[in-house]
Amino acid sequence: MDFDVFAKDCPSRSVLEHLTGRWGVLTLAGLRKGPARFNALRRRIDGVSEKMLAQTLQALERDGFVRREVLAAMPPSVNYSLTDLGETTADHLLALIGHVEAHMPAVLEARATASR
Amino acid sequence: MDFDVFAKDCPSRSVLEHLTGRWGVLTLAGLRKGPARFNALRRRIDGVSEKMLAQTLQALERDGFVRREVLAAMPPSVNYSLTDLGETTADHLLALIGHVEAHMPAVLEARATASR
DNA sequence: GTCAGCGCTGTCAAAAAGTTAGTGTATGGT
DNA sequence: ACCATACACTAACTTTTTGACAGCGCTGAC
Repeated sequence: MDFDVFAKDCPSRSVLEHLTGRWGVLTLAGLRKGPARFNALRRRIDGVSEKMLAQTLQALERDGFVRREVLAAMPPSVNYSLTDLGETTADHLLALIGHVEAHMPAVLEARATASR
Repeated sequence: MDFDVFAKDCPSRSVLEHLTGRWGVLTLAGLRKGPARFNALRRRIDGVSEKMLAQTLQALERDGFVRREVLAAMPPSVNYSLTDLGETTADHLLALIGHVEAHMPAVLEARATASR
């Protein structure tokens, strides 16, 4: 079997979209810091709404990157963590994030000269 | 200076969004195969609309990842290529894409068991 | 008793993406 | 000569995605 994200109908395309969608990268990277409960994770990722975090987690869980564990207690408690696949994937994302953060000065300069 | 993509108002957040937005990854990765003209690039990235490709390229150009060269001829001709920063960034994205494509069988299996 | 916190799910409006049409020149085929 | 196509976009309009907010049933702190 042969997967190619450049092909519109390849299933790998939708997986890539879940990962690199608006909140996918930050969710995976946030979980790479360690397992967390829903609202704790939400506090790690500044600006995400409850709805979008729930939606993002569901997509990542379906694709096998995230594990969801419900502790049946009566202050409801749900724990999220990365699967093995999620961890290796998150490492790539963290490398990307590190690279971006490291080169921010160059980006800001490019933006400044672009406006002239 | 200290950049953090997890902070909502950090400029690195918007850069990350340009890179990992719906078409950012594929645009960078597509250009990593070599410079290309607008419509040639569009053919590499199956499914992108003209509007979104133009918009994506403009954002990536402003951030200093993509170089745009206009050859004043009368079938208009515009050439796009990666800057040095664009190349190193695209390498991270290609690594991610390779990782995803390599593990697609696992993802598809996760999706299959999720529906049960 | 009142309030905040838990992990979500709906609703509705705003923002983003996609679709379609048009620009002006200049080739290629018939 | 004529029509279609390619080129690199932009503008107008429609559809999809997002984000902001309310509510759920229950608990523990004050």
